[in-house]
Amino acid sequence: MTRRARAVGRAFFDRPPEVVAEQVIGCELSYGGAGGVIVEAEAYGQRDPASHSYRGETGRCRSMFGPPGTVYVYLIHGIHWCLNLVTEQPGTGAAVLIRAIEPTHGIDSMRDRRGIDDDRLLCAGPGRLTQALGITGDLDGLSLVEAGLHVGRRRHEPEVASAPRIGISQATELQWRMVDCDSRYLSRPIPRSINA
DNA sequence: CACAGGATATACT
DNA sequence: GTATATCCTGTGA
Repeated sequence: MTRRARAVGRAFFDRPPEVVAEQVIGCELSYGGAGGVIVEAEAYGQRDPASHSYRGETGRCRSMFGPPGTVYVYLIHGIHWCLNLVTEQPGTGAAVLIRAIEPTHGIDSMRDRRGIDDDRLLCAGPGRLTQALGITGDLDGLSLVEAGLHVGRRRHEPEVASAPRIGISQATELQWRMVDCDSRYLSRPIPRSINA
């Protein structure tokens, strides 16, 4: 069994979301004894039409305006929870969506919650990841520590590529989807046209 | 590969 | 009231 990675520093999230999204690739994410290595994340920024925060603070996205390191969880399509981590500064309304992890521990419990065996599909997608870890809207608005979420430092420097974000209809020109190009646990492959 | 069904909160008219 | 949403899965071609 591998030792748990030391947590990222306190200032880790005090940077623009596209920087944090890149830096978080390769970091360990754990919750309730299960987790893995983050292999895919997306940035959502302040003046970003694709961001929930774009039109200011509303009921749903209120926690996006909290301090860096705040957890923003919301329900999409009535079925799936999506996990975001707030970045930059209080009131900025920036966050990073965690889209996929490579499962490394607590795999049995994640298989149980997902109802599948294929490790490759266990946490490959924002909804799949939260289902596997048992994350729900209960964590919305809490800090990482309060939520019981652990983000550990990189053990190795991954090769990161950027690509257009998934599932959005605005600001599609921004390449704010960050992936570990060597990972086979992505929610979707990166477009052929993108070079690492 | 394409497609639709699932199920709900939120935001906007 | 209506449309849309940072999705996933099963089905059928």
